Amino acid sequence: MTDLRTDLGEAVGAAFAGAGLAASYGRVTPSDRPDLADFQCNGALAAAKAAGRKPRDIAEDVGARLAGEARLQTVSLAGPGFINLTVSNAALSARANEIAADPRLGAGAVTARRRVLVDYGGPNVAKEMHVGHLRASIIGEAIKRLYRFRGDEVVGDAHFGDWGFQMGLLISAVLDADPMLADLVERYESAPGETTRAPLLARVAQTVSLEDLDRIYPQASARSKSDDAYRDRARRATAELQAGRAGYRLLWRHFADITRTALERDFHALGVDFDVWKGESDVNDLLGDMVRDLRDRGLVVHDQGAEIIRVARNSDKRDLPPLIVVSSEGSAMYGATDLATILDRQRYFDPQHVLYVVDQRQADHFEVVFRAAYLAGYAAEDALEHIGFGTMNGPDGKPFKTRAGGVLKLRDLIEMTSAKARERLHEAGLGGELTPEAFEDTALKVAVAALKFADLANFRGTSYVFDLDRFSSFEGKTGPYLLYQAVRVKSLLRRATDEGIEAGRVEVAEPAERELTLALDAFDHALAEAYDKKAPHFLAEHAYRLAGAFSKFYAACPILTAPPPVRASRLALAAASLAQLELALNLLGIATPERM
RNA sequence: GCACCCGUAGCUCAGCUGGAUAGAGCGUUGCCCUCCGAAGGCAGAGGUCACAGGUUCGAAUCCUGUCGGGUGCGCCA
Repeated sequence: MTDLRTDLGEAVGAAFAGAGLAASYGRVTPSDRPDLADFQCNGALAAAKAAGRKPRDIAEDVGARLAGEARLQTVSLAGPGFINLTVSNAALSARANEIAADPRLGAGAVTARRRVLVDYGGPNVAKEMHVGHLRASIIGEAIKRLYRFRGDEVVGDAHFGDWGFQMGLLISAVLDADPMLADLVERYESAPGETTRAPLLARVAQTVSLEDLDRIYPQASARSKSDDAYRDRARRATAELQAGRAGYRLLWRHFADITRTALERDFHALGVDFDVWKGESDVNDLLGDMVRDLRDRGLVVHDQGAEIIRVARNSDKRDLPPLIVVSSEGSAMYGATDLATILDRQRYFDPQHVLYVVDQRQADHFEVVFRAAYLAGYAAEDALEHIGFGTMNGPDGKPFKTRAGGVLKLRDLIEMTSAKARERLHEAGLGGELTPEAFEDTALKVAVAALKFADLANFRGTSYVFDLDRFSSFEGKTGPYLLYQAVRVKSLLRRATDEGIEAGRVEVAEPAERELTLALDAFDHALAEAYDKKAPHFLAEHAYRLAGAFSKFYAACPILTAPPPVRASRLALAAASLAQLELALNLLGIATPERM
């Protein structure tokens, strides 16, 4: 099943071919002048030069060849050679019925299924998530869902930051604070076994909670910056952990586990769910062999005490730094971890494509890592792609900060937004009939929709200004507005069910029905663009347009009060619109409540 | 210093491989609820697309330069 745009493009392409011109000139786009037509083709203008003919002549020739096209009500020419196409009501009706009956609501799929890994989110142990994680999570989740829906085999990886210096800091801080725990660590290490392991685990579970980690880490981190001895001890602990010190491994496991549990809960509330939680620790064992391999093949060279891979090319306009594999102090750098992660992924998933949804500021870093991976043969050329995004800024246009100047915690941001959603729901007198639990659930859905839609409505590459009042508004181009539209249709459908009214065949007649059907038809193209460009805003834009077209239809065309055949048709159109809107929102990671 | 990204309505942002009158939302002016959720719909005002050149039948879009903003440039991730 294809959309009208593609269908018509083929018909017009055939007409160009019939006129002795390339079929590719037949590309059809939605009309820039909806007052004149539904679709247009500008191919005659583009073809004119190469063909040595006047654009208007070509347009006339092509237009004449489209005379027999049943789906078109009219073909008209305008200006220097625009071919304007107006679709017949019959063709629109057929398309509307097709979409209504389609489980995929008119969406196509990729022809060649690929294995795609999406690396996004990037939470860390003990470091609370902040607004920077928000965009990575929102955009990554949308891209993951979009790719999966389009038919690829997709794995979303949280790429858990569980292996860095912060682990050594935590371990030494926790041991300092609890001598008994330190004692249990020593006992376990001197006589490893269940009898020494159990009390250690019990103690750490009892004395170290996530709240403790959240409190301890910032303190320890601050102290390590001023206290050299403290820092060195933490570094040593980090190295010992990574080398496999048994007691430390147990502590680390506990820290990672409780963090992950809490993170998963927070992510889930945001509508973000990862398929795998591979961490930097998972590639620790690969690092040694990888470094040896790189040395053996002469890919790494010694420079200024470090071991590096040079990736700069003569054709480069900019100076790319090398990839530092081993630092002058002998430890593996994050570039090395990233490289090893590529190897690890090759083993367990063998992705044909890897998308790194990470802040645009790391573009150079990924370029370096990717080149190193290609040089080493760890990934096929062009298999790795950095999907960069801009920052979420404050009113001053700079990356968002709290009033105190600190980084805003993600949890606080969500709570702030939820509070605003509750306030707005109350103001509007909505949700009064809901139980307190259902009200909370709705408020959270509204908050998530507000945050996500505001983020996804902009092209991911650009930064945007955070404006809670604007995002949370029920009016305008916002998440809550889209939820409102969806809920309004749900309410209508419930009422129809109650009154025993059934949907039937769609017969498009009114202008608003035509517009709505054209909006429904545009779904597949929006998906394809969002997919090709890894840019969810095309889908967000579609959802908004669809909601707008529905709203217009709703205002112009009475549904339940219309005569039975018209009523059945409009009800079907409304149901299809709701289904597609909910699907589009779902792909953006936005859930729709039943009532609000 | 070098490189990359950006500069579109009062504000926040779209603008698909160059094509008709540059689009949305907010704000603003006016109109529409005995009628399915008005959190809505309809109509209007508002733009030298930073600036200057160039390519083209045609440029917000491509090229060059200038100005302005952001970001990144070897051992943190």
